Amino acid sequence: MPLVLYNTLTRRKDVFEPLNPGHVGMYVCGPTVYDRAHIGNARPVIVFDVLYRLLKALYPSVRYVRNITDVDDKINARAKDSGETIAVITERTTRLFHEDMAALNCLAPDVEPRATAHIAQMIAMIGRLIATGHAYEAEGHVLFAVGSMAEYGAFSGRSKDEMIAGARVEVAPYKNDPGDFVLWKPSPPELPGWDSPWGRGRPGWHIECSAMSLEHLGATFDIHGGGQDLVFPHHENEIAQSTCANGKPFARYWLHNGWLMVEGEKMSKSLGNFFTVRDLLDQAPNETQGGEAIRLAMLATHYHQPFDWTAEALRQARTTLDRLYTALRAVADIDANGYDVVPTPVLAALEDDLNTPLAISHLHEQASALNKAAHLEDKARCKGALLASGRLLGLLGQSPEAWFRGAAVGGPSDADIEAAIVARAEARKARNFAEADRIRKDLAERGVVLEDGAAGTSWKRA
RNA sequence: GGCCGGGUGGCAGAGUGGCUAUGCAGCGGACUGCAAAUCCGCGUACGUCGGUUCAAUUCCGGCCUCGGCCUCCA
Repeated sequence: MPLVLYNTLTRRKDVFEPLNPGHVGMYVCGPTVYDRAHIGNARPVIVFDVLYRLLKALYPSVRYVRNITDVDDKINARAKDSGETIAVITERTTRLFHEDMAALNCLAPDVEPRATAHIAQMIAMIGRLIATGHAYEAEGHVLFAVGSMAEYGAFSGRSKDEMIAGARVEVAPYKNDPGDFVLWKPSPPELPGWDSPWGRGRPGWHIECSAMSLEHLGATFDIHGGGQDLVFPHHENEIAQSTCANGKPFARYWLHNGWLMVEGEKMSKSLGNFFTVRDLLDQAPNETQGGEAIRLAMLATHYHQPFDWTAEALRQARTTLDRLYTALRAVADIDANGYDVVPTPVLAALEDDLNTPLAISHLHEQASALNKAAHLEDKARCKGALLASGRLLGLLGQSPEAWFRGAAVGGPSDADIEAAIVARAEARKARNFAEADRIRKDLAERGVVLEDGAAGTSWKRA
């Protein structure tokens, strides 16, 4: 069945057809590197990682571009406050961003352009906008003239009157129209700046994505993604800049993930409900569980819906993974090579506008089928299906033993646990159940759960 | 105020014009020395008021209500 995506441009689900058959181009707005990624930053990365995996499964060639914004007033402010240089801040933050996203099992994009490496392209694009009458220079600034574009506002569904009426900030005196936005602004000597036809300055926020998508994907490309909050003004302005500068249509399918809440409230530092990805990874019972649990929790809600991040949601994600890895652990010694086929229902769910919750429900059904499978062939088939489904979602990629045992975080060592299990087995053999239960209880209190099975006792850190 | 998206069983969360996911929690049973895990079974939900229909949780309209955006924000 065809891939269908909810397209903000048309406000309905559209059948996806790449511009060039067999080749897909996707651009997603990446981070501004001034601070560690919080869980809100993680959502689009995870969502579009699943889309990337799906596209790779469906098309022979996919080019995924996600930018790094490394010139921005927030970065400048951070440098001023901390005394560190801008380069130190952006390089470190970029590295930590990569680490955090890798921990969430997100694949690296094919191209990760940095804004500061594309200043020349931005200047060229601004020049074209001035030449075609879509931008003007005023007091060292270059501004996009929204009045020069009849369709401005159509994407985000607002009229110019509304935008003017809604303008909350004081309108800069050099603007011809209150809705005009900055393409280039002057930089004083102490701030990052580049020489340009309009003097030493730095780019506005929106122009970088227009310049970098053009450079790496061309004027017209398939998919542009980002958070819902970027629809206006960021994406509206990107469309204005790119279509006016290039004279061609811009992105064809626009996808936006919903906002993230925390325990029912908007996440903010002042409310004290602000979590970085690292905070949550550190809270996991072992170092192998955190990232995958966060990822599953995020995917358990459809990307278009608001997502309420709660401790309970994370706990449930971990329980779900316990269940799935339990099923896989029971067949750890069964070879599933040749059976790694994604079952149709899973593929169909994802092809229907990335319905990850439905896909996950199929994972559960596959785990049940695996638990019930009686014959070797059945087990291999079910295991292969579950693993292939998981891989498409970026889940279930580690060995069950790694999931359950992880690395000791303060608790008893693997050797201590094994020794206790031997001692308990002897007590059980001697029918000294009081002692056996005492050992089990003792381990439980130290975070280790024992499970007696037909093949002996297994354990996990929980 | 304008625009947009929601309100589903104890909880999370899909979906559908009639056959009413999935998981967690709960209850009963099997298995187990006891547990855990697993398996079997149980609980019949769709904000509200109208309309369309043989039939609506699903379509349409009003109302109530929650959330987001409206040039910092993923």
